[in-house]
Amino acid sequence: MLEKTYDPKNFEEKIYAAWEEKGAFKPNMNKNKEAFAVVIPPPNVTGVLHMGHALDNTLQDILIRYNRMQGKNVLWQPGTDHAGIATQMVVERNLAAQGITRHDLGREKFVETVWQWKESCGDGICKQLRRLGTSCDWSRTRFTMDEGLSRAVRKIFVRLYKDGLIYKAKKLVNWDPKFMTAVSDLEVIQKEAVGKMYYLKYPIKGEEGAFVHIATTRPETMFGDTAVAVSKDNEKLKHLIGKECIIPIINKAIPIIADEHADPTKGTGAVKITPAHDFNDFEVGKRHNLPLVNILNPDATLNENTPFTGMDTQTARQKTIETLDGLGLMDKIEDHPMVIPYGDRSNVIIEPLMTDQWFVDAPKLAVEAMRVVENGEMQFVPKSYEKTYFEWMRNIQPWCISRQLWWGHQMPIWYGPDETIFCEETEEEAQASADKHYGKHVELRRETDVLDTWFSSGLWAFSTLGWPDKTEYLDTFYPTSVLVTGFDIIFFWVARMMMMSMYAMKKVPFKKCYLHGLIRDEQGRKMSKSKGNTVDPMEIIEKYGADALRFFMAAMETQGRDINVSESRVQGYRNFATKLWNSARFGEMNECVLPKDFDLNTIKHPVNKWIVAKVKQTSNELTENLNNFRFSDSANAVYQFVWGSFCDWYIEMTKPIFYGTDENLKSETRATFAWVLDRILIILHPFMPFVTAELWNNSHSAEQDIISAAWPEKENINTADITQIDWAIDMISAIRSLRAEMNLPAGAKLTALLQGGNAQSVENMQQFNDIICALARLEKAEVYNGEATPDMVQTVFRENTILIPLKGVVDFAAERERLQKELDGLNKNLEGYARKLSNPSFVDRAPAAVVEEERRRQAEAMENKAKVEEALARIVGL
RNA sequence: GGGUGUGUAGCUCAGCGGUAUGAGCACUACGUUGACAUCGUAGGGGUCACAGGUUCGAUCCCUGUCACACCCACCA
Repeated sequence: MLEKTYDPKNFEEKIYAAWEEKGAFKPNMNKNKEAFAVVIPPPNVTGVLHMGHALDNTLQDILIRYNRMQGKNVLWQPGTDHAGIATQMVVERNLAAQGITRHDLGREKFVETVWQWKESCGDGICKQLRRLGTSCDWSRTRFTMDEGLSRAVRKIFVRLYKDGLIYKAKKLVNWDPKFMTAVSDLEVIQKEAVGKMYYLKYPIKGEEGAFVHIATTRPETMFGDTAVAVSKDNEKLKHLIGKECIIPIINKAIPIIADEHADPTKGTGAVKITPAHDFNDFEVGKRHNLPLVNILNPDATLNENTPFTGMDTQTARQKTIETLDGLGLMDKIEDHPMVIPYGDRSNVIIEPLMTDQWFVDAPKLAVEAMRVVENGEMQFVPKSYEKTYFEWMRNIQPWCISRQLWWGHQMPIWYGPDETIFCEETEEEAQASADKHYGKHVELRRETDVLDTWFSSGLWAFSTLGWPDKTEYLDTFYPTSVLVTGFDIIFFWVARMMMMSMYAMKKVPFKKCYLHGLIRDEQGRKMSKSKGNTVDPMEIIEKYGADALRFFMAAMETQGRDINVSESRVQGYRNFATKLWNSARFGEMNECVLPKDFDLNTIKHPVNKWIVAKVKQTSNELTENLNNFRFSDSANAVYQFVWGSFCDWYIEMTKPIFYGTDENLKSETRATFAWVLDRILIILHPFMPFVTAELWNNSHSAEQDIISAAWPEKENINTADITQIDWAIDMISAIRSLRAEMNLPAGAKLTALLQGGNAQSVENMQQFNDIICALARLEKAEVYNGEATPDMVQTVFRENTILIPLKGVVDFAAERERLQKELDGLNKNLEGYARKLSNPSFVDRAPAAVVEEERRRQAEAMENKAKVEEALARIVGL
């Protein structure tokens, strides 16, 4: 027996545990079945489940369960990401609370600490994903730094290196002074701010009182200047080209050169060139063979090449302008709107810095990654993201993959005594290779840098399946079917996976990539801890159940749009689960059980035929929508059906049957009810796995698990099965509406007369008499051939008129008002029809069916108008 | 500077070349037999951002304008 109230806490966790226990999430490995695979976007080990995960994983689980129910060989590959910089940051922060830095511990000990931290809370997020109902094969859980995946990383690295696609170079890179590491372009966030523009004067060498005026936003970088550039087209300043000017304070002479980088319309027209600290200037420097002067230490304090050694940039800046001012070399300072680069993790200003780093030749790898999207081997959903992808790929820069961190994959690079590089998968191989190279045994030094965390996640689609070993899983599930992730990591991850997979596997990592939006707060603002507007999915689950949260996500997911979290809406979907629960209880109370050999073709009663046709229609719709990743359409279709058709109408219509005396009809209805409810549970299961399983288990044996129940095939529907009951529904609605508008007491037993009906109406009236009376609260409903009399109220219904005789006094004022309103509506419609139909172009050029429909509507409205006018006249006559 | 997306009911959003039977929440009135008050019935509420164009017909397609959001690049 079902509990009286729906309480997800009673069963959600229990059901999940049972599934996991019996291995229900494992692929069936049936060679004859189509494979369907999804790799999870690995959550960071630093994290707890947030709403973004809840969305992402709900969508994946819907697809996984849907495909599993179709009998496919389904794998959902789970795992977590070591998230290099993010995790190191968290652990360092924890240590800082105890007054320890990572340097106090030393590298080895620190990495050990991170591992401990990973072990102790790394699983937390997987537990939370379980709570959400995600049906991953947890027995296959991988971690980007586990042994197998690390082997994959080394193998790919070595291969790329030997192919010349990984190289070391001294280049200007984005330097994060907090973590003291290089970061990639993508990890730099440009923030708008009102900064200052400083106008300085550099004396011209050998010309007393002559200056070149320079505008800069970073005056402290002047100590790294190695030239001043002026455009050769700059009439005012070109005379300076070839002369030298003096960097004040350090009194260093630098050349004034001609370069098109100096835009005469910007700043003063003369621009200081600091090749070691500005990406544009670096290019200028290359063109003119300018020396590079580095003025920064790794922590972004000024170094000994400046007079302000040890000061941070802000202090040094202040000091610089004060000193310049004292020398009379400051023109002015203006407010200046600008964008300042920040580290996405560290949130400190990023400084361009010259360092030795390792790069992946991304432009080369991008070629194949673009080709397979162009030819449709990998399709973005929504398609519009293709453009974003191509745009980025076309302008891709070498990818800086080295990080001066401690947590991550240490690069498989060893240096010989003369700095010769040996790149091998293991130390032994490197040693052997070095010994051979030098002709004797030498001491090697391993590269200390680690890899960008996205390097290993780039391999995720195949490394998790066992690569580089040849495994059954790799054979079966690669390429995977679809990747589901947020559009915000299209460059970080999707693009890198495409490049790495095409390089390593020569095949796409996934055939489709579904990109969803971001989760925002109720007002549409981005969620952030600092704003304090985050919503904890676990709290929502605690309050409303995982099914409600999941259904919310599905119902809100429309392609290409962000989702605003709305608790009232989640509550609404919890109510939906309650509604479903109670409908099942209704079935239970009326002994609705599915007979073993039940044959749908034996159903005779139109009500039962109707609901069967409707549920088939719904499952067809669902299949279509799910195949096209139309989540909200799917969720809404099943919601509308369950609440609007099954509960509101079907259950109500079965009541007169169950309370009646026709035993054959009762038994047919019981069976139909049970069959339809089963079907509902099946098609709702991907969205609400828990409540559907709990209700299913109530009437099925343990061997028949809903998780592997067969998803319905596409079915043909006899529309005639639907239209007849729709007639009754419309009739009932018309009567209810009339009653409400005339303020007829709900308890009053009334008679409804159907006037002017055709043969079909007459038949319907007879066939559905019980139902119409029960649902419209009537004593009787009959066909009527007489005239309307003043003690009747009336409403038009299709080609008929419904009359209700009132035993008491008709409230004529109310009736007149109501009829007038009805008439106004009809008149408005008629105007529209007349306008259209009197337009010859419309009649000539619109499709015949449209014109015909318009005529039909006009005719119907005219008839109805006549009836209403007649009724009005009758009242006025009184 | 380049690009993308969004402007539809009080709110959050679906939808669509042929009367917006739009959805949920909110709102109003009324609640009747036994699934459900986490409910039921009925109802109010919209010149579909603005201006042009294409079309027999535009909320939908095209162009432009305005507003908001986001992405990329850069600003001495």
